[in-house]
Amino acid sequence: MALLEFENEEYLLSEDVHHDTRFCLLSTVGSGTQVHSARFSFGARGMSDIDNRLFEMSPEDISLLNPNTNTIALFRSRRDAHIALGIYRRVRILWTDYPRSNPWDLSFMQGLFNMATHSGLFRTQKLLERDGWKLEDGIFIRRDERMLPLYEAKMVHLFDHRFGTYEGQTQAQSNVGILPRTSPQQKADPRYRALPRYWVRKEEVADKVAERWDKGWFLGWRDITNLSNERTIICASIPKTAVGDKFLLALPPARGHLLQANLSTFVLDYCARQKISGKSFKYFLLKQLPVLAPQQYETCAPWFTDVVLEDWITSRVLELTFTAWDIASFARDLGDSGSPFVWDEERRFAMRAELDAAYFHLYGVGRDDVGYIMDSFGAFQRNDFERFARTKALILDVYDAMARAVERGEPYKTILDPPPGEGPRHPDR
DNA sequence: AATGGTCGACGCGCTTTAGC
DNA sequence: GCTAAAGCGCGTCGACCATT
Repeated sequence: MALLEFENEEYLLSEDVHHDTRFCLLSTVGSGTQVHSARFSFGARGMSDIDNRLFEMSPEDISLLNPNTNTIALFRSRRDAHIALGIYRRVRILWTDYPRSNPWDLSFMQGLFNMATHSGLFRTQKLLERDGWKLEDGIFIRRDERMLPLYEAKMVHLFDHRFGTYEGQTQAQSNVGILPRTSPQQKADPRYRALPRYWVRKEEVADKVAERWDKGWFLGWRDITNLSNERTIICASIPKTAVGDKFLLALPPARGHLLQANLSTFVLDYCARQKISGKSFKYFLLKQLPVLAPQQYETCAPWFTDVVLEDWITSRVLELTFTAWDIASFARDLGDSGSPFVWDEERRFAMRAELDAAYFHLYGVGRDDVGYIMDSFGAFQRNDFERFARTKALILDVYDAMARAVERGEPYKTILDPPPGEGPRHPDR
C-alpha cells in the first residue's frame, strides 16, 4: 500500500496546470487484506525526489500523530517523521476526542463576527465621522453609545497585538488586503492602538460572549496561513473587542498565557508544518498538536532548582505582551499592577529565544534536531538570512546553557539584565 | 543603465459543502 | 439554520530575466 503525492512545481503534470496543484498516486488493497504499514511520500516534484522522501507508517503511528482524525501527517523526509514521532511519544496532543481529553478545558470560536454574513453590522471610520461619532482611544463615541474596533487576523503577530494597522494603508495594499506594519514610533507609544477597518456596536460584542468569557482579553490564532510563510502558527492575546472569523479564538478558563507561550514556539510550529495541506489552520489541526498540559507547569523547570516553570514562563509572556494600555487587563490577570513595558527589540529577541530554547528542552528535542528544525524554516532563511542566523544561534546558545545547568545541577542564568518581567516600563498614566 | 515582461508569493474574502 | 472545514479566485508585489 502506498500514497505518493506530487506537486506540479516542475510541471510534472503539465504546463497547462497551475504550479501549486497537487496530485497523488494511490495503491490500496481490499478490505479482506490486513496491512501492517503503508508507504508515503509528500511534496515530490519528480520521480527522483521520492527516494529521499519515502517513509513508512504503521496504523499505530498514524493514530499517535492524529488520533482524532486518523489522517496522515505530510512528512517531507524520514527524519521529519522520526523527530515528530519522538515528540508525540513524549508530549500529548492538546485535545483528544476519544477518550475525551481537554486538559486546558478549552472551547473555540470563529472570532465573534463572520466577515461575510455579519458585514451589515460593520461601520467604517468615514461613515461614523459623518454621522457625528468621535474617535477616542480607538473607540467611537456618540453620547452614551459606543462602537468597538473589529480586530482582523492580519493586525496581530506573535506577542504583538499591534502588528498591522489600517492607518496609512495605501490603495495598492488595500487592493491586496495587506496592512502597513506598525512603526517603531507607534510601538514606543503605550497609548497607541492599531486602527481597524470596521467598528461594531458594543452591545453586539457583549452579546456574543456574555455567557462564555469574562476576561478583558482574547487568545486566538490566525486561520489563514501558508507553509511558505515565515511562521505558520501566529497566535496572540488581544484586547477584548470585536473580532473577525479568520482569527480563531481559544477560550481557556485559566492560565491561557502559558498555552500562548507554547503555541508561539518554533518547535510547535515545526510540528504544525507537518500536518498542513491547505491554507487554513482549523480547530482539528490545532487540537492534534503536541502541547504541554497545564499541570506540567506546576513543577520546577528541569534547568532550575528553585523556580516553578509557570513563573519562569509567565514573566516572559508578561513583558512580551504587556506593551500597551489596551491590553492591561491581560497583565492584571497575571497579577501585575504596573504600567506597560517599553517595546525593546533586543530584549524581546532574547526573551523569545529563551522561550524557544526552553520548549525545545521540554519537548525532549536533541541538539542536532534543534538545528535541523530551525533550518527547516526555509521562508525565514530566505526572507532575512541575517535575522534567521542570529535567531538560530541564540536559541542554540541558550539551549546549551540550559543543558549545562541540568548537568551541573545549577540554576540556568537568564541572558537578560534586568531579568524578564523586570524590564523598563512606561510612566504611570 | 533603463525598461519591459513573466512568474511565483502573498493574504486573504467569499462561497460551497457537509453534518448536525 | 447553524457551525466547521475546505476550495476557489483575485490583484498586486517583488524577484528575476531578457531586451533595448
